Amino acid sequence: MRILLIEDDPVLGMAVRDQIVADGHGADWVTRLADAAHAVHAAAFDLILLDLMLPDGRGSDFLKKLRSTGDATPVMVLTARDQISDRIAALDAGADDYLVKPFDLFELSARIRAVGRRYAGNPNPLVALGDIEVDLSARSVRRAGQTIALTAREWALFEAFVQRPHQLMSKPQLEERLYSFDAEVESNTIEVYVARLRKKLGADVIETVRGMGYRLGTPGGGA
Amino acid sequence: MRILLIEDDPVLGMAVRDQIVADGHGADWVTRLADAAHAVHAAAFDLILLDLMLPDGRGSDFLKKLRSTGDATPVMVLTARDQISDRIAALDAGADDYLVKPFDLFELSARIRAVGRRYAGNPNPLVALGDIEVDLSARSVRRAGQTIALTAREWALFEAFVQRPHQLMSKPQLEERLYSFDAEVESNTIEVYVARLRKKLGADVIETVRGMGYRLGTPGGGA
DNA sequence: TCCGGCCGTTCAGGTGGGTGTCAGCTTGGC
DNA sequence: GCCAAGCTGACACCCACCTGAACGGCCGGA
Repeated sequence: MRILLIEDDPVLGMAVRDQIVADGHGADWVTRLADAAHAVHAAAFDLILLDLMLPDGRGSDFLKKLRSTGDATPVMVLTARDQISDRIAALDAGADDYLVKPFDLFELSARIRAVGRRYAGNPNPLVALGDIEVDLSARSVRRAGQTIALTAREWALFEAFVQRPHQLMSKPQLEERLYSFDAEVESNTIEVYVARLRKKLGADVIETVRGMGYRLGTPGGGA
Repeated sequence: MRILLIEDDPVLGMAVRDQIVADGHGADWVTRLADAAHAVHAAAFDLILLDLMLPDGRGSDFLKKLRSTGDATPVMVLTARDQISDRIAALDAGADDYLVKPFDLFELSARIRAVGRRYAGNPNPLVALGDIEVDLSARSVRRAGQTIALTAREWALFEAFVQRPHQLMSKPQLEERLYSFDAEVESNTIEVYVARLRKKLGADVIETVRGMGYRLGTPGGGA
């Protein structure tokens, strides 16, 4: 799972992040709501851990805004023991769970696993790119209503782009993503798979930036 | 990535430096804070590994001073197990991560990769220069809302200016940055690329200081 | 066990855009 | 007005990239 941690306390934040990584998940850690907004815009997360008191605003407001955009990512709120009213506000705003500080890290792991189980059986938000629909949990892609079959490698590559829409990714980065960063690949595998994705999904799905890498394109012309 | 290692222990320093190089990154190794200050002044790093106990001062003071100049380079602190108070001081001073000695070199590699991913995948604060927006992680530049495509070399040069806004940079300095400091370039390449950037981004992005070098300008007149 | 299809990977040939170089021109200092 | 430093348009080369094809391994079915 990929988890976004929004927490301004450096000590707690680091501890939680390390625990997440130790549990085998991916962790992105930000300390301000502005950065968090950026992050959810740039990538798809499976879970968001949200502190309520942040330097640039209240977590519940962030959550409310997130829900209003139709984003259904599970959110677990981290609260201090005395912030009861805030906690209720968070639940009302659409939080899925909460954890009272100070909490045990094992407790955290257990809750995250629980979310994972719940999440696995749930319908996933569809990611839309022009006339392309992507279902990250079902691993299916449709263009103009037509479901398109992708092989394992093709999907792995495509997913890397979808998860960070505006990001430029170099070939070494993509190789590290497709092959568990030890297996050396000494050929133009990435180029070939980019070509195959373009053939299946349309030439405009992936944009080449010469000398630097690739980036998700704008199918259909829209943002 | 280019990494600055600040560590006075010769054995550990050498081991860490070799590991960094083995991981495919560039490593600069200094043993004193005075040299470190020199290094960050002279070049831009993607990551700084900082020992806290150094012969000529405390690492946390160095870090605090670095942050006060607006430098946001990720810093990973290397600490002994018992320097808890120093560790907290370092985090407060703006460290992004820490590693407790003695640490495994594989652990070090993993953390460095994590920094790379975080750096690459994270919402980077957009740098604003008048009406120009720069996203260092996405490698995108927009002027007045219009995204402008830069080639690899153009970006490399522009990035050099953006990363140190008020600094004057001589042509040899810039050449060293664009070409990995051995390849001799015997022509006016820098002048040519400065011209290309000006044509794409506007004549006022880069300012010429006759006989000395170039400096980031003040597009739009502001700041 | 053999066969056939599918997937992943590699290779070679072709192409276009980026890059570096140069020559001539402009600008600024004295 | 002279000279040095910087600017700019043009151009040829080269390499990053694209693409079609072929090879080998894996797996399921006969």
